[in-house]
Amino acid sequence: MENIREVFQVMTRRFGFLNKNCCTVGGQDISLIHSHILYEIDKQHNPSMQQIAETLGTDITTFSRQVQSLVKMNLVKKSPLPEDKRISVLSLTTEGKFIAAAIDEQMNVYLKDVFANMNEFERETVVRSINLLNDAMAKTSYCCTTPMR
Amino acid sequence: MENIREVFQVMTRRFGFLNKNCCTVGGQDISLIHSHILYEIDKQHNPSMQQIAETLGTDITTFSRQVQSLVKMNLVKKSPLPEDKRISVLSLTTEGKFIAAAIDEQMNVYLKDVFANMNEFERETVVRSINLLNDAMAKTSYCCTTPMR
DNA sequence: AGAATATATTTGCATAATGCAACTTTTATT
DNA sequence: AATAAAAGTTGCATTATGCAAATATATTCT
Repeated sequence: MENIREVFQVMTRRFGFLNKNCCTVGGQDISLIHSHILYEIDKQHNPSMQQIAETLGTDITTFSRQVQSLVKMNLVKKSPLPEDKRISVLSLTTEGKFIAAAIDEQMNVYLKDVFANMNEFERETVVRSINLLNDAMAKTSYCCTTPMR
Repeated sequence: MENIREVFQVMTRRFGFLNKNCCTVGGQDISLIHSHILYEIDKQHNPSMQQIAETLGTDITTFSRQVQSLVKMNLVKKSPLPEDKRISVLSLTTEGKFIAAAIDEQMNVYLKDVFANMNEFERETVVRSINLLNDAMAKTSYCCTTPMR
């Protein structure tokens, strides 16, 4: 079991490298947390502040400040929900969509690079395994406060 | 290829949750970066500041401050190399070893929990896949400055 | 042998991210 | 109408980060 810990430790470290060198688009540096936010807003349809914060496991006060930064950078738009003005709905601006797409492309290029070192069978096995891992992690008590299965 | 990106994004997020809720030992909070440092010092035999900093991909100035914190917490010992006093060699104190072992145990308990949701074949496949992934990531140009294969 | 250069680490400085408590605004409940 | 709850913001303090400059030590050159 000790070797399994090391395997995960190495993976964590390598993802740490990847996270550190993320993300630059058109000379503009996007921090990791900003990248994650753009991704989730892109993924969810008209999400609220709370929904995204929960998905990311981020404190709402920290999240609020990050969103303010992104609004200031003109990457995110924030609008009150007509039915309940306490709730703010988030969406990406045109530039935000562009940035999100560019980061997506960078990640895909990287993943292609990683998978270029594997044959087709290995690639399918790895992807299936990560899916398995994700599902198994979702079932643990450590996981995400929001049922995101 | 888009789904693969999402699979990795979910995994990154879940590890983010895990990283956030790491690590508390005997009522003492150990930050993630501290936990990583203790782990690497434990792993490498009489490593220098530079060696660990490179392994973790951390700026040496940031690393220097973290090590100072750990020395102050009496978890790490720092000694000049007799042959070259510019070089500091790091080692864990008795308490540092205890903390590192406790975190190791927590991680192993967590991994057991995760793997409890898989059968033996699935577990072996996942571990083999992570190994594959680690090796493939090591081969990309994004990876670690130190040849850590 | 002394000067110049290189190396390992530390310090000064400024920035970014974080999370708790308290606050404001809005909606729901009594 | 008053009270409670919910969504998000602000004040405050802490932690981590990385660049430039500095210090101490080792190596190389003259």
